[in-house]
Amino acid sequence: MPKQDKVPPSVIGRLTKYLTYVQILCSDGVGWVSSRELAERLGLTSATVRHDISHVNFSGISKRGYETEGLQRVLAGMLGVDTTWNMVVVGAGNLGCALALHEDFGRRGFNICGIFDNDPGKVGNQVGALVVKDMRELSRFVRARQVDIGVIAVPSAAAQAVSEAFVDAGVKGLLNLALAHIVVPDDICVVDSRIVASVMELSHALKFKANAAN
Amino acid sequence: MPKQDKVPPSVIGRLTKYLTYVQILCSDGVGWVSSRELAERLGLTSATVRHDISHVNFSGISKRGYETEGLQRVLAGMLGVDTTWNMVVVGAGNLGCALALHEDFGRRGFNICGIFDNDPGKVGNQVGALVVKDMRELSRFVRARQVDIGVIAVPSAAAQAVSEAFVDAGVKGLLNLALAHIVVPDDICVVDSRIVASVMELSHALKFKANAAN
DNA sequence: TAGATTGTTAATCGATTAACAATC
DNA sequence: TAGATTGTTAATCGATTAACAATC
Repeated sequence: MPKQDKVPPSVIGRLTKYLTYVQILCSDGVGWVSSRELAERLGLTSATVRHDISHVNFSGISKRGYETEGLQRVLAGMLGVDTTWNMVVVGAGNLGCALALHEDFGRRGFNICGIFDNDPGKVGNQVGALVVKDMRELSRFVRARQVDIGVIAVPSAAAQAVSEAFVDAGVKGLLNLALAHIVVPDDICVVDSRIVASVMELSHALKFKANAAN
Repeated sequence: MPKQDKVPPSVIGRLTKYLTYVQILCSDGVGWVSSRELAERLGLTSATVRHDISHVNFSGISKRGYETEGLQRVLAGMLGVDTTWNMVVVGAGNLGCALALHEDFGRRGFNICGIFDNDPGKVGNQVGALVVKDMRELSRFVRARQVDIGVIAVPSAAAQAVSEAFVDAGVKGLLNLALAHIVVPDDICVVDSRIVASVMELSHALKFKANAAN
């Protein structure tokens, strides 16, 4: 595999959209897609699409566009969707359990192999094929199973402590679902998916629109 | 209320972080916070913090910083967290139900007043205080209850159709949790919270790091 | 061939950061 | 007062878009 140049985060965010859409085209048997069609379907300009795809080791063909199977393969490789990653969820509340049961993950190589909580009332509960384990077992489990990604699905107040437990255990990638920002060492990757914050962004937009209308 | 100028989306995203952190300070009884402290706790520079807060109708004081109660109040107003919003979830799978049961929403003025599905096997199920309703009742319900925000918690393949159902019913703000991009009219606000896409971004980062290390 | 579409460069646009006068 | 911190301007940095030659 050739060593990739660093791709800007803004581009990576859109690559997930291209992959998702191209996978649909492939399963529909569509062989080719143009930058114009991708742009229209994903709310972008065709210049942005071509520019983004230039970061990827893949060439289109004039007049035809991009071959969907090939583009899918190279995007999947770039996004690591062609390998298996071991994930662990901390927090066996509604959201944590929902993620552990979410089929979309396993289907794409994201193997949720454990769920943990520090509430004795939850430890031992069955969640799909998993049993909720005690937080005190997290570190040993992470090392034994070579966990790559930790999911933080606890209330805001506990998020920082959970992230530190993950980091201490050697996890290099964290998905933060809590509202709170978490602080981690430089070599740890964090991606936020703060749902309540997203709803706040929506309520701002709605409020602003109502305000502008007067 | 003075008419606000448009605030860039990148700033809005950070305002949710300031609000979250300032709320903690307030409940801890801390009266003042500096741009430097906010920056350190939220992974930003102090220049960015001051610049962001300049978009908000609130002044700090030299040598002391920002008064936490006041800053909290004005941020809450800006983000619409000082009013009640009616929300409806479509998709009574694991994720949809988890959101309907999530206490963080109600606590912040986001009132989830309905959950819908088109699967007859799910219609009628109890989810907390709610009963899953049939999709065919969505439109009438949205109008009767003046629903502001629709949450799309269905598989990718159904996301576009659900967004159209929401738009037809008159919902102006959509939270999209599906992996697929949705296309909506200009006057509709969409915020994405695509968890599986976030995990792909993580797996890219981890793969890139492993690759760069060789 | 003629026309459509890519890949790439340069221009534009917006966001972040540095710097510093004002001020508490 | 002296020192710390804001608010704001200007500079830098990065991301998006327009334009067009290359090419299939």
